[in-house]
Amino acid sequence: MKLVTWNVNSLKVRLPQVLQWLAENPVDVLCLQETKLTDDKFPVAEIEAAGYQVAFTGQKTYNGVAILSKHPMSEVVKNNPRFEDEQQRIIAATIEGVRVVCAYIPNGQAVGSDKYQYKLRWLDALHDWLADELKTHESLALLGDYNIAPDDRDVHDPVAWQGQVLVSDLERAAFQRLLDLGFKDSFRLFEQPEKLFSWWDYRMMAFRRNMGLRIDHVLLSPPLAARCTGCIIDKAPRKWEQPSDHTPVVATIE
DNA sequence: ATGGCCTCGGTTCGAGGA
Repeated sequence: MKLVTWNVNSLKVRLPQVLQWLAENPVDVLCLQETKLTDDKFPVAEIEAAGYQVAFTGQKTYNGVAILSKHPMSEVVKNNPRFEDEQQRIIAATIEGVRVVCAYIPNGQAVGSDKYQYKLRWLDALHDWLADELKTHESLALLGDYNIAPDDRDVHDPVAWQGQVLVSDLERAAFQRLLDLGFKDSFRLFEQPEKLFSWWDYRMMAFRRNMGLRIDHVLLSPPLAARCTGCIIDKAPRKWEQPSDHTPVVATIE
């Protein structure tokens, strides 16, 4: 079973790339973030024609998440029931016995800003909700754009980024608190190339210069981590015409 | 040199992303 997360930065713009990638990579579950589409504009027919069922929750301009699945989905939940939030950033479904949570964690903008405080509150609430979910779903996968680079290895230039949003101590502590629930960062279960990232700024020719961050993650609860046989970052779509600034992260469960 | 690019809404610029 292949579980994937991909921040597509507008599904309206990126739908052809999503369909192309799925044609080349027939995965079981694809979690999308930043669809930026209201539900009435979601391309259900195109995705179903590609052989996927879909659950989604969106809004105008910003945010929006979706789960594409080859298999039936049940217990679909939109948003964190423990966190009042206008922004559409979470959708969850149970697929083949796996509780799949697709999350677009807030960016935080700048350390100390209102948006940063919102990010930290949001992460606290996520932690508390997942602690509950794990009681009833021991096989739980948390996929998404975390907007956190957990370690200096996940940053192209740790000195330049030190203390900045996406790498600050409080954000990393919040990531660690998720790991403390028992989750494993599937990427780090395996030997990986150095300087492999999941996001590169559109500016500064950052992709060509590999000035990136690893901020998109697949976290697995213990029973799933035990079944995980690989995790790769697929840089290929970042080289396509008009790419998303993020690229897919693929975890394989045996 | 602290910018650079991309997307959106809605108009030709500002906000937000990371």
